[in-house]
Amino acid sequence: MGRPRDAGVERRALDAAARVLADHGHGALTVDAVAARTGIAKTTLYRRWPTRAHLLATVAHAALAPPSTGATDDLAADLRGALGTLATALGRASHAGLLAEVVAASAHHPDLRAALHALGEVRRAATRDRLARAVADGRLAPGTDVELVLDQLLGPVYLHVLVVGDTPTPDYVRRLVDAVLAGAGHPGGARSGRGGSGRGDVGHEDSGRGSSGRGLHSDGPAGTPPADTTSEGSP
Amino acid sequence: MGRPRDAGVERRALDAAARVLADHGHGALTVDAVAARTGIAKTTLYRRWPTRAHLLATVAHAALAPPSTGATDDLAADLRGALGTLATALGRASHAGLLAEVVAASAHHPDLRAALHALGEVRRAATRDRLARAVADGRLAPGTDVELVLDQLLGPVYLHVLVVGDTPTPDYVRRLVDAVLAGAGHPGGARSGRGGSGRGDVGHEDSGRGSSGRGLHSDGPAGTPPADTTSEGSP
Amino acid sequence: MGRPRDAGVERRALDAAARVLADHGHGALTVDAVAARTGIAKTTLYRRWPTRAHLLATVAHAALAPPSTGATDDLAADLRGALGTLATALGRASHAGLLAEVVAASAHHPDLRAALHALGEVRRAATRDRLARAVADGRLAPGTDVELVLDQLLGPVYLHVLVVGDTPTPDYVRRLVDAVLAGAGHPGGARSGRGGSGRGDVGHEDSGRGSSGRGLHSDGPAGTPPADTTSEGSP
Amino acid sequence: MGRPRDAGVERRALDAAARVLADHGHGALTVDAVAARTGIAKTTLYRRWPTRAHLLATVAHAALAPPSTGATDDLAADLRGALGTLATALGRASHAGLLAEVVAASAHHPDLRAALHALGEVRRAATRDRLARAVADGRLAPGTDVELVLDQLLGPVYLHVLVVGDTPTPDYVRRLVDAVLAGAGHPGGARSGRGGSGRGDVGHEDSGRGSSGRGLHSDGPAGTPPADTTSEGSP
DNA sequence: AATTAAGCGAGACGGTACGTCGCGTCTTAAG
DNA sequence: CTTAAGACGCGACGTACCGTCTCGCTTAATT
Repeated sequence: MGRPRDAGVERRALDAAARVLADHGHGALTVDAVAARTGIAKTTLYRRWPTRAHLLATVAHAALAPPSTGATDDLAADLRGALGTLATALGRASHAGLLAEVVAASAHHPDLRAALHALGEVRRAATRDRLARAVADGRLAPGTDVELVLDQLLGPVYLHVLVVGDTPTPDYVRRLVDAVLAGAGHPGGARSGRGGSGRGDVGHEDSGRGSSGRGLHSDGPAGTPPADTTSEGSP
Repeated sequence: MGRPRDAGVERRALDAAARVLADHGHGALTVDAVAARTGIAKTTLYRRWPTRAHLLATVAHAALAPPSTGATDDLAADLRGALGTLATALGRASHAGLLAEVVAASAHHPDLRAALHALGEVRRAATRDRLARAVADGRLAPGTDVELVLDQLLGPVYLHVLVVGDTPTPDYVRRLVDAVLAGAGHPGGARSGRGGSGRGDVGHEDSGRGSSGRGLHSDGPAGTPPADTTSEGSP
Repeated sequence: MGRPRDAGVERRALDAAARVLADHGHGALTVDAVAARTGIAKTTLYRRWPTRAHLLATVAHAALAPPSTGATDDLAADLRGALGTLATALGRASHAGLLAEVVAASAHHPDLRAALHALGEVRRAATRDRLARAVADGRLAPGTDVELVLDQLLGPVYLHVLVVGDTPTPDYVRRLVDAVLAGAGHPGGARSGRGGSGRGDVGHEDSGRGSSGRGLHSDGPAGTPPADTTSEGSP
Repeated sequence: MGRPRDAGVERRALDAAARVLADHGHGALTVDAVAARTGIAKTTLYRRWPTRAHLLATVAHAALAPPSTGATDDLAADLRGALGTLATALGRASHAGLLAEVVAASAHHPDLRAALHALGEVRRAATRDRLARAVADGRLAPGTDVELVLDQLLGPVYLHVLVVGDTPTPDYVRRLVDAVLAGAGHPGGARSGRGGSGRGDVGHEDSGRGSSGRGLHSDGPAGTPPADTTSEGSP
C-alpha cells in the first residue's frame, strides 16, 4: 500500500551525482551534495541506497558502462578497442578514484562485493564473448582459458590506472594484446587455424547480460531482495 | 637547526597504525586513533603526514614490503612464489582496502601518486630482477619486454584482489605464470600450462549465473580457507 | 518544516555552561566542555551559537540578569541597591572576565555587538525606569537627561570592575550616587554626600602618581609588585 | 656572564605587534605572528613576556598612552579634550578589544591586574592633576572627591566604548563634562553647554527596552530569554 | 468517503574525524 | 647565558558528512 515510489528520484539523483563527479571529483560526491542539488531529501536517498558507498557503486556502474563495441573479424583490433575504451573510461581520475572508493568500502559492506563484481563484468562480458568466438573459430587454441586471458588483458590496465597511476597508451595496449594473444596461441596476424575444435571450455557463461547493478539498492520497486551473498556454498 | 625530529615518533606511529589496521580494519585507522594510542600529539603526526591518506600510504608501504624472496633456478617457481606472497599480502582484507583508500585519495592529493608508485614498486622490483636474469640466461627470449611481463603477472593479481574481490589461489597463480611465460617464449612454459591442469578451468567457479559476489576460490566445499593466509611461504 | 528543535538543548547547555563557569572560570567554558557534560553534540551547539563567543554572550546575559529589585520611595536607596547588586554580580571574577571576553570577541563578530548591547540593558532598564519616575515625581529636575545619569552611575562601576580591578564598596556606591544625584538637582543629594564620609577618599587606595606600566615584564631590577588590589570585602 | 640581552628585541617586537594590531586586529596579535614577522625566536619573546596576555598588556599600554594634552584655563574645555582623546583612542575597535582581552586574561594571571591598573592610570593621571589644580584654584568646591569625579568622567566613556559599543560623540562628551562639573560645584558648569541637557539624549541611539538580547542565537523559537541560573543576593 | 500505509521534503540531532591554530615548553646549535 | 630554529604536547577550534530521527504533507490502495 501507500504511496508508490517516485521513479524520477533515482534518475535525478544519478544525474546530479554524475555531474558532481565530473565537476568536483569523487570526494565531493556526498549524499548531502546530491540532496542539495536535486532537492531530494536525504531520507529518500537513503531509502534507495543504504550507504553512500552504495550510491557510489551505482554511479560507478553507470560511469563505466561500455559503449557497445562493434566486433569485427580482427580479434586483436577488437581487443585493442575494448582495452582502449576501458583505459579511457578508467583514465578519468574521478572514475578511478570512484572505483577505488567502492573497493575500499567493500571491506565494510560485504554486499558491495556483488556490486563490484558487476562493475567488473560490465567491461568483461563483451570481451569474453569475443574471445569465446575466437576459440570457436579456431583462432585461439582450443582449450584456451578465456578467463585467464581476460585477466591478462584487463589486469594490466587496472594495474596501471589504479596503482601505477598512468593511463595505458595505445601503443602499450597494442603490445599487451599482442603478447597475450601470442601466449594464447593466436597465429600472429595470419588467418590460419580455421576449423579445429569448436569446443572450448565454455564454462563461463556469466557473459554479462547481467551487469544489472543489482544489489546496490535497499530493496527494489517490486521487491526481489538482492540475493543473499553470504550463504552460497560452492561445491 | 632547531630541535631535531624524534625518530621514535615515526616508528611508534607506524607500529600503532599497523596494530589498529590488523585489529579493526582500515576504517578505524584514524589519525586520532594513532594519536590516542601512542600519546603522540596530533599536530606532530600531521607534521609527518600532511593527511590521513599520507599516513595510510606509509602504512600500506610497510604492510606490503616483500619478504626477501630467495631466488632459485626455477623461473616459474620463483614467479609463483612472488605472486603467491603478493596475493597473500594483498589478500588480507584490511590491506586491499588500505590500498584502495590510498588510490582514492590520490585523486585529491597528487603527491600521493608517488607514494602509490612506490607501493607498486615494493613488490615489483625483485620480480623484475628475476625476469632480467632469465633474459640474460636465455631462458626468456632476448627482446622480452620485462615490464610488460611484469604487468601481465601482477595485473591479474591486483585485479582479482581489488576488483573481483577474491584472492588468487595457488593453482590460479600457476596457470597464470605458465600462460605468461608461454607468451614470453619460455621453453616448457606453455607445455606445462596446457597439459597439466588447464582443462577444467579450476579456479573460476563463479561461472556466471549470478554475479553472486562469492569468491572465485577453488577451495573445497565449505570451510577451508583457500590458501594459507598467514604464512607467506610458497608451496 | 523539518524536525523541530529540541528546546531542552538550549536549557541543558546553558545550565552546564553556568556550572562550568562557576566551577572553573570562563577560561574553561569551552564548547567541547559543554558538549561533553551534556551529551549534546558539538554540531548541535554550533547550530545555536555560531561561535564560542556567542555562547559566552548568552551565558553572560543569563548571569547578569538582574533580580527583580523592589522600588521604594527613597531614590538614593534604590539606586544604591541597583548599583550594589550590579557590582556584586560583576564582581564575581568569572563574570567580569566573561564580559570582557565577549567584548573582545565583538571586534571579530559584529553581530555580538547586539548581544553586548543587550547585556548592558539587562541591568540598565530597571534603573532607567526608576529615574524616569523620579523625574515625573519632581524629585529630579524636569529636563534631566536620564541616559546621561545612568551612564554616570553605571560607568564607574564597570570601570572599577573591568579596568581598575576592584569591586566598588557600599561606601563608594553611596558617595557615587550622592554625587550624581547632586549634579542632577536632587534635593538633599549633595548634602549627604558631603558631610557623611567623603573626605578622605576612601575606596581609592591608589592615586596614581605613575602610570609606570611596570609589572609586565618577567624580571626587572628589583621591582616591588604593586599592591594587591583584590582584597576589598563588602559587608 | 654570557651573551647580553639584545635591547632591540623589545622594540622590534612591539613595533611589529602594533602593526599587526592595526592591520589585522587583536585576534591576529599572536606570539607566533610577532615571531614570524620580526625573526625573533619565540623563546626570546617568552623570556620577556611570560604570556601572550602580558605582551598584549604592553602593547595596549603603548597604544593608549596619551599625547600630552596642554592644559588651559578652561577646565571644562580641558576635560572635554582629555575625554575626547580617550574616546578616540579606545574607539578604534582593535584597541577596545585589546583592552578587553587583557581584562579577560587578568582573571587567570593576577599579575596582570597591575598592568591593567597602570593602563587605567595612563589616562587618568593628567586629568587628575588638572582637577586638583581646579580645586586648588577654587573653581571646584574644596573637599571635592577628585577620584570620584574622575570615575564619573571616565567611567561613562569606558562604558560606552566597551559595553555599549559606540564611541562617545563630542556632544556627548560636552554634556557629560557639564553634568559632572555641575555636581561638583563648578560655577557656570550648567552654563557652558548652552541650555543644559535638553530633551534628547543625542549620543544614545538606543533607549533600551527593545533589543532584548536576541540576535545571539542563530534563530530560535522566539522564546523568553533564558532563565537566570544564578541566585544573587543584594547586600 | 474515510482510512491507512507508504513516499517525500525539511531539517534537527548524535557522532566521529578532520585538519588547523595557538600556546607554552623543550632541545639543539650557534654566537 | 642569549638567540634563532623548530619540534613537541596539549587543547580547543570550527567544519564536514555520516546515518538516524521526527515532523507535516502528499499520494494511492484498501476499507
